[in-house]
Amino acid sequence: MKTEQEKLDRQLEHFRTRCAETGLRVTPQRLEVYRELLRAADHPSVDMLHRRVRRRLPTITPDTIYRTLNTLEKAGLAVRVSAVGNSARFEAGLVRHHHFVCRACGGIYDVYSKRLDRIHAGKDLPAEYRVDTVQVEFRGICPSCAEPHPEC
Amino acid sequence: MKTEQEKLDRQLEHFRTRCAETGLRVTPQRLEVYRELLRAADHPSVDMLHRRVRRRLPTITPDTIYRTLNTLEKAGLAVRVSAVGNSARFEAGLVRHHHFVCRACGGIYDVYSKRLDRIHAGKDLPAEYRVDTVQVEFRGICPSCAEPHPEC
DNA sequence: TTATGTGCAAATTGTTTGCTATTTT
DNA sequence: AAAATAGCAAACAATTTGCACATAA
Repeated sequence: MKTEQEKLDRQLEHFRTRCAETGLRVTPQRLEVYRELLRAADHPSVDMLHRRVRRRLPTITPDTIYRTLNTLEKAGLAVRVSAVGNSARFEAGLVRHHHFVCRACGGIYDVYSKRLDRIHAGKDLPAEYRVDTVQVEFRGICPSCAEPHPEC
Repeated sequence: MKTEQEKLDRQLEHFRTRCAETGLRVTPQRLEVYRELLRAADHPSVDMLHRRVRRRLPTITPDTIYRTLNTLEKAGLAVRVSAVGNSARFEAGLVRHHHFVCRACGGIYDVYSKRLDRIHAGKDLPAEYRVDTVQVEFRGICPSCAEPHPEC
């Protein structure tokens, strides 16, 4: 059985490896931001991360957190949750459906599927969580962006 | 067989009914924003909607679009797509998982499930769409917010 | 008539960027 | 030593809000 310390060490090792592969420098700021991400279970925002990391690195600024997160995201070390681009998007939402989001152009395409509509939480979520809607989100590259000419 | 015109009429009728139920006034601005939402297939942003609605209501401003969308959302006439609150949220993303989002407090909870992991696009999406990730998003009310004391 | 909603301007908040000094490699 | 990066300030972008006039009910 592995201790928590061993687990953390393995994760930080992975961090260093990935940085080396991507040609990224291992700076104290990046290390601390990543460490907080590993520790956090609440999907922190930039502001939340800034407050936490500042305890160890008092001089760190929000813009460094922004830059660091964008960098980590590109390196596959952080995942941006539930946000397409930087502005909200809307629909009339009359018929139940799902979404495909292109990570190149930010386009959102509707996916209609009885099969996907039938998906439910079942035992995967404690009964106390009252589920109102279930949505499947596919992410990838849309046909236009996949074409040789990147004129999406 | 129903004509497009009949369909639109039915949808606008639904709009009026819902407004009456919610005690909302049917203003030209709201009508046009809703009409554009019905017509749009591309999940427009506030800016996109503003440009389109302005063709019919030249004096309308972006802040009216913002207010209108928030109002329509509360009335269940519009759906905000892929955004939790107004700032990006992050995670280390080491293990594949899904999310439950509380629409009261904005909290994000991880859901681990082999069953959900196995979901794929199949024939529901044209083969030209290259899918990289599949994620299920549950939305509803978390246990803390469901409690009588709303101290979430 | 009256409460609600719009338009305008200004304030807030979230995010990015240019520059210089600093630091990792 | 060289290239990448952090911190600072300032720019930029998205969204919200206070207020006076306009308008749907």
